[in-house]
Amino acid sequence: MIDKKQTLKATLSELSNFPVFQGLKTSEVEALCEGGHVVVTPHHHYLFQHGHDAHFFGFVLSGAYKLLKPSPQGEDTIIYFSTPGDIIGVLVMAQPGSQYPLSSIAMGPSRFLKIPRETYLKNWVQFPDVILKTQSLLSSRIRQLHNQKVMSKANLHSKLAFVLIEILKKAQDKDDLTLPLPITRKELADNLGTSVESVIRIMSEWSKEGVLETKDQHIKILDLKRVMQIASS
Amino acid sequence: MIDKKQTLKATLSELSNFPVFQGLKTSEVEALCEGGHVVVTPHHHYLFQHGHDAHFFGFVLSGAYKLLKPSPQGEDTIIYFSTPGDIIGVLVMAQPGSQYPLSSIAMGPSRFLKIPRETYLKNWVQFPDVILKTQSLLSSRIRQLHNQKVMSKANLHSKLAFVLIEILKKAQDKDDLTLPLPITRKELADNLGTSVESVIRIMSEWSKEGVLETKDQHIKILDLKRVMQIASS
DNA sequence: CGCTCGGTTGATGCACATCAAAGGCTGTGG
DNA sequence: CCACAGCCTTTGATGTGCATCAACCGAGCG
Repeated sequence: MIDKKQTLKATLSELSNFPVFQGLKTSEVEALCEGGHVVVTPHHHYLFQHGHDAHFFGFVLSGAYKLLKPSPQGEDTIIYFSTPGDIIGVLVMAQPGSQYPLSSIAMGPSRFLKIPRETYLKNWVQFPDVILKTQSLLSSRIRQLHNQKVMSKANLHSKLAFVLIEILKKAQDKDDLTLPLPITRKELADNLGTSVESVIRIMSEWSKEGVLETKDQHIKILDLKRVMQIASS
Repeated sequence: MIDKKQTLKATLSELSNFPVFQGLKTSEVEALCEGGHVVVTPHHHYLFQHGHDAHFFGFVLSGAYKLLKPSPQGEDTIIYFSTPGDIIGVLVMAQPGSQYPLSSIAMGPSRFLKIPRETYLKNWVQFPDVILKTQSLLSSRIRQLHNQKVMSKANLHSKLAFVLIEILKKAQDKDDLTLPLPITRKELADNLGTSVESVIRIMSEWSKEGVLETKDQHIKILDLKRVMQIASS
């Protein structure tokens, strides 16, 4: 991992767009990011690892990270794809002296604002409004997990269509139907708990039918209505 | 639903055992429960319903509730089994004017302490310590969802063994290996996203082998080591 | 007494995992 | 600069875990 310290000021403008910080003064945002600095992680590099002591949390600034948890059999399951604006690691800040429950790996070169745990315990708790907004973020993460659990009875076609939509929803630009991160079929399989081959079979079927296209690990939805219909059938 | 108002004092002793309230003065606990009252829900009755306005959250005092979410196909998926000490509905308190994302149904006669939303927004946010403990509770809920997601590649035997252990962990009495709630095979199936028949087949197999026994919807683990071994194989 | 609800068992079929083999593309080191 | 390893993708052949359908039993209950 490459540690490239920047002045926080440079990133303040990025931060002010994030929902958690809406309506706060610059001085308040600075307090909430006290001791923070930006790190750049190249493709495939770890941001933090499952089981290591949780010293920091923070925001995804650009790029993307996959959050994964090793299964007892050694295979990794991808729990979540985090994109710019997402907070990572807050859950674990509340508990004293605990370890990260997940690992975090960059999908393509990515930037992350690391904020030390002490800042959370000292400053974040002082802003009821920020706490509530943070809980809203957590709440939507939980809801996504709930939705995926509900899909567990559906067939693979529906599940796959569903995650594609979930990922697409996180895109900033609502007009572009390209998924906002480079993603392999293996990663989709690891997220769905299925095999690569099955994902490939379904997706090449869809490519032939003109439902979507893949260009250099970037998936573009061509027929959104169709995908949504498959997801809920 | 039967609304049976009790004096809060009667339940204060129950509350002081809950981890969220550890180390607080009685007056503080009273502030956190301001406007609260106890409701008794008979078997199969709703505590609240998916989609209805979220006016309250609260604590399970006795019995149990299943939290479920209707799937697009009309089938209900059970997301979580909540037992005494659990907080239900906090996630949704943070967002203004929102609806319950899940329904909650009593499994056997149960008691619940309803606390109005205003109390959360007004009083809870004032106690940084309580906020952190609440987040710890949420965090363990999220972790359970993560663990289940990791199990998605495992076979049904492992998954079933796993949920049995998860439920058993929530029991207060650590020496008794009986699950702390009455549960049908259908409910286990709805939680696992599988069919009743499959659950039955596996469990009667285990009964014959002396791994567990069922008496009147109460499941008792006889060979815990075996169950744990199955869960992680 | 008929009803519903929970549990059980067997027969059949399909969706998906698994195994195998092969081609393209990227980066790395001799 | 070429060879080789490793990753991503693809396609086909084969097997199986589990869903689905169907039928039946016992217990509780109005």
